[in-house]
Amino acid sequence: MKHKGNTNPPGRQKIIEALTRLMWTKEFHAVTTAEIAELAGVTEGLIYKYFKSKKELLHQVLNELFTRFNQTVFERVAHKASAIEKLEIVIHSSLEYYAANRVFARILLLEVRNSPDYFSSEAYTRVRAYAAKILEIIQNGIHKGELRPDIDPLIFRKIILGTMEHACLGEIIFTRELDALAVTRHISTILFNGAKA
Amino acid sequence: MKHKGNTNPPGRQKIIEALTRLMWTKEFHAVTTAEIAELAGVTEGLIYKYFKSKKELLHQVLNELFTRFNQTVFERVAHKASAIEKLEIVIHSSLEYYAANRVFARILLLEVRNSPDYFSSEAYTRVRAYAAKILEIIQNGIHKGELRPDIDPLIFRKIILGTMEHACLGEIIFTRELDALAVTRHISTILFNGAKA
DNA sequence: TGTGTGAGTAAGTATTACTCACCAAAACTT
DNA sequence: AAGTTTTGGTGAGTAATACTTACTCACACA
Repeated sequence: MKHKGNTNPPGRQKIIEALTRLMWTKEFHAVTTAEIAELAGVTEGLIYKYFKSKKELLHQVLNELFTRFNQTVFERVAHKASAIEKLEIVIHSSLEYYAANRVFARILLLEVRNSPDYFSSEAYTRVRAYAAKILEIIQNGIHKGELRPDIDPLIFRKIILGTMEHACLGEIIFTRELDALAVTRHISTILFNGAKA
Repeated sequence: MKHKGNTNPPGRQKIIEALTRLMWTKEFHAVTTAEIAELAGVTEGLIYKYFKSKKELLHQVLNELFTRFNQTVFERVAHKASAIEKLEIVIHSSLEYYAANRVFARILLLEVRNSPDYFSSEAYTRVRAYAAKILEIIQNGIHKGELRPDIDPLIFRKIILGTMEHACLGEIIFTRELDALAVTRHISTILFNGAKA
């Protein structure tokens, strides 16, 4: 029997939820398929009906979480007018979402990027949509004269993405509190005004 | 028999070199202990004489690579006078080293951070020494009036670290060329002068 | 009534990280 | 020099675990 992938049966969703819950306390590799199946209340075999590997399951979990993440961010960005405000909102929303959804952050920042097949997953297309939105804001900001014309938009995007990630990495790894707003303000000051005295 | 760890027998070094070589083409998880042993010309059992797990072996590989990395960076930084120049040298050296040593970069950025025991490894103390040096430069720069007094040194460090990492991440993952100097210049412009027009 | 299909099960198998008992020889002790 | 300990290394296991395969049941619907 072949699964066509256009339905979402209860078993499938239970499996996704089970892995998500287990990753609250354990890293991905430390979670076994047996555990996932047990918590989901299904058999191990069913996992491989819906997902072709344990890793693909992880990617699908990320895909679901990232879909919601993108909705949040895109919707919030639309309310702001200036490029700088938009970027500040992106940073703030992202940090807030990371802080509130640790499993999401851990999967995205720590678990998936080492495997090549992630980059052909659906989850990664979500990431690219997110990144594309940031690039669009930057390019628009340059065009409108809000941002310096001599900055490379692609590199500025990398700076923003890297900054966001690293700004919460320690907090994510060691499960510490994160003051998203305060950190956003500091980042914003440096990135837009520069660190030079 | 107990291994005291203060010697460095040929077998141990061969194992480290074998994993390093294998990771040129494969991600860590795709490398098997059998492969490592075969390439090193030793038996699988010997791996577990010197390393208490496959992961600890990875941490030791990183430790060796990071030790050399730190030597390079520290030595170069010492030659510069101003804080900004020092930071530029840190960024440039790091990017250059990442570009030249892809396995090192992949291990550091993609492979180790998901496991808790990494953070009590010797390799991580090397990372902390590197990070401490950056913090010291920033604090000194603020003290001397080169950098703005209102920036948070810890957050500025995160920005620098995150920026560096993300600036080469795509190139590392997809093994593309990286123009370390050009990227460093762009980063430097934005971080020190700001992106605002 | 019969057939095809989606959802799920149960019992495997194969891989692979890791262990354990043992060995040979170098390096201390006395 | 004899005895003892330590070091570097082997090789045959074992346990765990990701994944497979053959099967069943319910039910839509023609």
